[in-house]
Parts: sequence; structure tokens; C-alpha cells
Amino acid sequence: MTADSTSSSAARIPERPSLDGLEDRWTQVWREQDTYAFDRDRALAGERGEVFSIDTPPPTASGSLHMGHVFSYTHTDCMARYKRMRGFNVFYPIGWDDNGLPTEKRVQNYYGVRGDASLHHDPDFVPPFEGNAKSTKSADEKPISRQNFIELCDVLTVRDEEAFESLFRRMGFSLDWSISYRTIDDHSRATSQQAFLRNVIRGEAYQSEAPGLWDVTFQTAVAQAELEARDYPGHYHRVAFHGADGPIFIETTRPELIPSVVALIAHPDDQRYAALFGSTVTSPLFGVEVPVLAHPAAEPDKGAGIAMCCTFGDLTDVQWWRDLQLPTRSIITRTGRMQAETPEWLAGGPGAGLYAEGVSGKTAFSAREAIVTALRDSGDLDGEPTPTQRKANFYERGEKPLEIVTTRQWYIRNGGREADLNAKLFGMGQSVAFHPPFMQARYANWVAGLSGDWLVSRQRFFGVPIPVWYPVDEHGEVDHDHPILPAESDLPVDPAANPPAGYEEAQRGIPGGFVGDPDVLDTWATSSLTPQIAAGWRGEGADGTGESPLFAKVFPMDLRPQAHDIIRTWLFATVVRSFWEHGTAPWTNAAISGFILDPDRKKMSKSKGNVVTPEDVVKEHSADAVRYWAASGRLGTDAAYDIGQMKVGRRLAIKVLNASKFALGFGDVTGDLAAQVTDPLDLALLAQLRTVVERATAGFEAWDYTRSLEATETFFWSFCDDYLELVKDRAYGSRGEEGAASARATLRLALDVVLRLLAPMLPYVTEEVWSWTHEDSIHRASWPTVLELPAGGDPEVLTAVAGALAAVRKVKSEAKVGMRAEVTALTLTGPAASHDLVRAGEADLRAAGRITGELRLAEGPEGAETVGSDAVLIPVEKPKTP
RNA sequence: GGGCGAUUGGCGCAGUGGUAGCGCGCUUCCUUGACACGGAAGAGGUCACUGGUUCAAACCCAGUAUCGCCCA
Repeated sequence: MTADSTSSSAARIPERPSLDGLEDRWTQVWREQDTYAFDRDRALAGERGEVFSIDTPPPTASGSLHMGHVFSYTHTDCMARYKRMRGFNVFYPIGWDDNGLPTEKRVQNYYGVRGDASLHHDPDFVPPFEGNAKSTKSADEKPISRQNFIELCDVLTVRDEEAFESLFRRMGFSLDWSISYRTIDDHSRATSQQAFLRNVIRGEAYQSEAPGLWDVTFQTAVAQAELEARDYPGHYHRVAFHGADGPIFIETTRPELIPSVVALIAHPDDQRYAALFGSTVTSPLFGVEVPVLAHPAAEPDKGAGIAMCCTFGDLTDVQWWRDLQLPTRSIITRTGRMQAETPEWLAGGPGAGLYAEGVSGKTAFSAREAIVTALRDSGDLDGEPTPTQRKANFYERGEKPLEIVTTRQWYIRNGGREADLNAKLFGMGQSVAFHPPFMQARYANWVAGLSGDWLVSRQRFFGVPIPVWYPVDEHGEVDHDHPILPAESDLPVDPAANPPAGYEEAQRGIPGGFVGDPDVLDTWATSSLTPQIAAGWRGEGADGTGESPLFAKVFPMDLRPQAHDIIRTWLFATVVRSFWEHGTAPWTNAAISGFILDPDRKKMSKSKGNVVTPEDVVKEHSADAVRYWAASGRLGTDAAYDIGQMKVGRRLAIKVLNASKFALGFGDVTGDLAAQVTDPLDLALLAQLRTVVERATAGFEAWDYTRSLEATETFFWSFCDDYLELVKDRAYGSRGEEGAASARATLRLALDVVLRLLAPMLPYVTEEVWSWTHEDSIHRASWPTVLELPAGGDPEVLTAVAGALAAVRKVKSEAKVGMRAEVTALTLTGPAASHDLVRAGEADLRAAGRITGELRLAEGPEGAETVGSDAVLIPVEKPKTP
């Protein structure tokens, strides 16, 4: 027990305890004493079950700090602290997700530059701006080489990470800062490349030349998981195709794609078009002959019910093209403009001239104008275009609708095209315990709705290079079918900068030589490996090869904490990689936090201007207070940003200081504390506390820290308002040494337990108070158990006496006299069963209620609360104001 | 259109079959030897709606409405 570690304390209790300065002081102590360090040696020597490992989300350091970070990281930290106190060796790393487009955009805006792969490295380069670039237009950005660009990314991300670290430390997150990584550092790049290479070698990753989603602004391919459907205004154009028996009208929002039409398609059950299936029609203006076909994806009640299939206008076109084996007639290029040369299927036709003059090289918008004008002139446009809102696919960070372009890309199989694999990955998700459980449906729905494999190539700069070269044959043609792979011991590699083994750099791009894959991996392709990166799957030696012995002690991890919006991306991708590499789910638990909404229940976002800065919030309310607010939000539930709740937390923290000062302020209490507790009221308090310990523990075990906090908090307030008031007089020694000793020992015991119950949520104030009587950190103390507290007390004694005290207070309140008013006579009417209980604590009741005269107990109905009557009160005279 | 979740006093929330709870706010009162960044008392709700099951429904079932998120 703690009695032995309790030392002389009176001198250490401050005269006026305060929250001010606690964060600076304890943050420093925790850092100096490595309070939250993972014990690597113990882990290596012990069993896997002694470790609790957490797959901490690596924040995007280039993104802004927001209350969502504070919210969800607090949830995780509460669990981490609980597990640590339960004796687990907590593996709680921190990483930074600093590769990828968010960083590129921030660097562009901050320095006023733009990456240009065609430029060479400038060793003396100085960026034109330092966070003060006035324009974010690409025309005003200075083009710089890929390498210069990456250097700027490195500089700025490190700076951004410092801001995050400062906040995270101040929030008291018990991360082990010595286990850290950046998703762009050598170890992460090597791990990412190694996992990818193994995917390639085992056939889990492959290249394919296929139609895929393409963002024309960022000039990069985009994966299904990064899509966002948005309303996009357009016009329906009713256009005639020419059949043997007259015109067939279709309605389209994209008439500029008529040159790339390959079929007309209607639903197989649609009687209007049944007779046409199998026949052909010719396209307006261009006179291309295309078949009329049936496919269930056609929507009979949309537009004319028959659609033109172009290669490619949207994902349905891709589906038709694939299912019906249609030809490819693509005209949209990667820049979003129409291809310059007149396509061969139009050459010599009636529309060749129109294409050359009105379409070639034009944007989709200009081409549409030209074609609509031509349709109007030829009489193929029926009526005028009618406005409509349609759903268009956007890259989640993009501003223009995605186009579909055929390119060569790398994919990782994820069950989007194979039923067997899909079922296995579904099962992987089932093997993870989601908190709350209904979040599992998000995973299941996503896996069930996959429509293709995971596209991992990105045509960007700041990312992990795809570690692959290709031979160039004697004719100068790139041989994509025989990629050249590096050895794992050579990772990380940059194929754009270094030649593969056996080649000279001079052979780059020449016949008989090689080319490097120009692309980088999707940022999720690296962040999907956070368990492997943090735990040293690739090893930690000089060449990094050979699994770290630690890996088996922390993987699969115990916990993946994250928000629900990225179940489809981060969570699922991590499951895919773990499945391929290890054949298992990467964790046993996934704790899903909700979002932070502003007080009007709107999602906080920059564009709405309702974002608050966490640093300011923490400064104003204190870390414990902000943590209290966060810990009041349950897993999976969106929470309102609520200053009121922080104020409640702050009050609780202050109350802990003041009540502790009082409870510990009766001089030294030594010896076997439990043996000194003899008073029935004291035993009753500790009996109640036993129940609280059980409930608080059960809360954490059920991943419901909120319930745990609530149980402890409720107890603590009644401890202050009722128990402390009742025993005050006795603890001062007014009724003998034994009674005083019993009260003092009880105060110590109760406080010692309550502080530990609160420690996961309020680390600062509990550590502060703990330090008044202990040498070690409370955060390394053991979680309390009922065995620490004496058994045998009747909790009803305190309930009954506190009820009687409330009745006394009510009498005084209704008489509008102060609580110090003396009671010279009183009748308390309550259940007969409570009378003995009240008598057991009568002396304390009389002291707290200042009852000096006769106290009668009368019988009231069973279950009714105790009420006072016939009171004779002597108010305290108010001091005269001078 | 499909899936998931929510709907309880002014606000934020708890409550998975047995007499409606907590916190904030509000009203009134009290500066009592830890705390006025405090304390005491009080007012305030037919638990979104409609049916059903049950001796008994905030809770279980069916449907409706509104809101939010995810996916088409």
C-alpha cells in the first residue's frame, strides 16, 4: 500500500494551490524522467501479453492543428494511461504523415514555388517567399526542380511538426517521443518500398494500362477511396442519333464526348428500345456507326432512358466498356484538353473538319460549345439544353470534376475484383473489435462496395518513389513487362536519381539502358504500414533488413485509434497490407472517435470560419480542462465544441487541488491506514468507493472511459460536499483521537484512490497532488483495486446521514438563514430503516448541521427521502460592514 | 436510392422492461476554520410521432418524420 511511500507532507502542500504553471512543470518532469518510456528490454524478455501497443495516427503536420486532434488523441491517451497503470508496458509511438499532396500544397503556398520535373537541381536555390507569398495562383509560382522542391518539403514539415509536438506535450499525451518516425524518412521509405516490392514479387501488386480517374488540375491519378461525389451544374442536351427507322434521342450532359461514342445503351427490360438491341445507329455530326446494346446499369427513368457510352465520360462508361467489350475511342488527355490529332475513327468522316477546328486541343468547355453549335446547325439538337444538377466525381482535394484517362499504373489487389479475396478481407475486418461495434458496418460496407483494385501510383513529387526501373530495348521502347527491382538491402531507392544495379547512370533513357518509374506511391500506401514502420518490421540495423526482435512483441498491435472518416482509407488499407504481409489483421481493437462539431452542430472547417485554435483553448482553460471535455465524448459519437464542459473540467481540477489540500492537511498520518478506520461513517465512505473502483474499472475495460470518469467524478463531488463537511469537525480532533485518526486515515485512503481513478483524464492536477505525499509519478502507480480498501462498511450509513444533512440544509435554505445557523430543535421524518443509520453518524451530522438541541427522528413512508420539520433556528448575526 | 447513427427539461448529455436522471444555464439564499474559480435550496421534461408486444415501454418490434455521416 501507499502508506510506506507516504512521507512528511505538510511542508509540500502549497498555501494556495493553483493550476497555473502545472503544465510547464510536469511536462518537463515527465520528459526528464522518461515517465512514459516504453520498456524495450522488458518487452523483449517478457510475453507479448505484457505489452499494450498502439498504432498512433501520424498527424499530417502540414495540416492545421484542430480540436479533432485534441479530442481523439485524448481518448487514446486515457486508454494508454489506464493500461499503463494496469501494469502493461505501453508502446505508444508518434509519427508524422508528411509525405503527399497536403505537404506539397502547403509548400507551394508558403514558398510561392511549384515543382517541375523537367528542371535540374539548383544547389544555391533560395525560395522567393517565406510564408508571405501573396498569390496562390500557379502562374505566380516559381518553377523549381523536384529535388529543390523536396528539400523545401523537408524543411517545412519539420517546422510544422514542432508546433504539433508542443501542443501534444502540453495536452499531456503520454507518447514515447523516442519512438518516432516521419512517413518520408529513410526508414519509412525503405519500409514502404520493401512491402511494395514483396507485393510485386508475390503478385499482389501489378501494373495495368487501364482507364482510371484522373485529376486534371493536379495531373495525377486518383484512387476510389479518394473520390468525393459533389453536385455539379450542367445541362441536358437532347441529341438525335440516326437509326434505320428514324432518329433515336439520347440526353447527355457532355455532348463534347460525341466524337468518342462507342455504343448506345438501354436497360434490357426497357420495351421502348427492345426492338433496337443488336442494330446500329450513326452518331450525329461525325457519322460513326455504333451498336445499340442492353445493360442493366442503364437507368430507364433517367433522361431518355437510353444513354451514349463514350470512352470515357464516367465510371458507368468504364463498366459498359468492360462488360460489353467495347472499343476504346478516348479523346480526353491528361491535361483535360481534347487530343490534338484528329482521331483515326473520325478521319475522312463528315466530322473530321469539325474536330480539327472546334474540338482539337480545346478544353472540354470550349469543345462543348463548338459541338452544340454544330448540333444546332445540323438539326440534331432537339429543343434547348435544360439545366440540371448532376453528381460528378471529384478528387477530395480537387476543384474540377475528374476525367477518365487511360494510363499505365501500379495497383495493389484489395478485393475489388476478386470475390475470394474480398471475402477474406471482409473476414479480417470482422476479426477486429471495433469500438463502438457499429463502426464495423462502415468497414463491411466499404469492402462490399469496392469496384476495383487499389491504384497506388501517383504522379507527384513529395512521396515515396515506386522502387522500380524498366529496361529500354534496342529500339528505345520501354519494356514495362520486365521491371527491374532493387535488393531489399539497398532500400530506400529513388529510381529517378539512381540507376539500378548493373547499369550506369549514363544509360538512363537510351536504347539498351533503363528508365526509372517516374511516379511515387499513394500516401496511404505508406501510412498503411504504420504498425510495421513503428515496430521495426524491416529491422533497425544499418541496412535495415531483418525483422526487429521487438516486432513480434508488439504486432499485431492492440489498438488502432482513428476517426470514422478514414475507415475506408487508412483503416482498410492497413488491413490490406497486413493481410498480404502477415496474413493477419494488424490490430485486435479499433477505437473510432467522432468529429468535433461547432456549437451549431456544424462540422468545424476552415471554409466555414468556425475553427478554433487548440493552443489558445488549452492556454485559456488548462490541459486538464480540455481533456475533461474530450473525455466526456464517447467513442464513435460526434461531440460539440463546448466551452461550458471545459469550464466544468477546470472547476473539477481546481476542486481536486483544494479538497486534497484540506484532506491531506491534518498533519502526518502513518502506519496501517486501513486499520485505523473505525467509524461507521468512514467505513461507509470507503464501501461506496469500492463500488466506484469497480465501476470505473469496468468502464475502461469496456472502452468507455466516459462512464469511468462519470462514476469517479460523481463520487468525488459528494465526497467533497457531504463527507468532507460531515467529518471536518471530527478530523480536527474535537471528539477524541480515535475518531480523528479514523477520519484522517479515511481521507488519505479515499483521496489516494480517487486521484488514481482520475489520473488518466486529469494527468496534471492528479500528479501535482500525488507529489505532495509521494515520490514517484502517479502515472506509474498501479490502478486501484477494491482490495486496498477495508471491507465490511455499510454504504447506507453515509447515504442516510448525507440525506439527513440535506434535510437540515433544506430547512435552513427555506428559512433563508445561513448554513452556520444553529439548530436548537429539529424533527427529521424519514424511513424507519434509516433511523439507526442516521444515529450511527449523529455526532458528525450534528457538527456539520450545527444541531445543538434535540434531534427527533420520526417515521415516514418507505422510500421517501428524509425531510425536516419543527425546526428551531438561531441565525448567525451578520457582521456589520464597516 | 442503400447503409449507419441520432432525436430525453433552454443547452450539452446519461439512462437496453419496473415510480424520468446528471451537468451547464436559470431563480432564491449563504462569504461556515480546503475552495466565491465556492456552497445550499429550488423551478423546469406527457423521453420526435403513430401503431404493436407486455401486467408494465424512454428502453423491445413495425412504420413515419427530422437531422447528421458514409456509400451509390
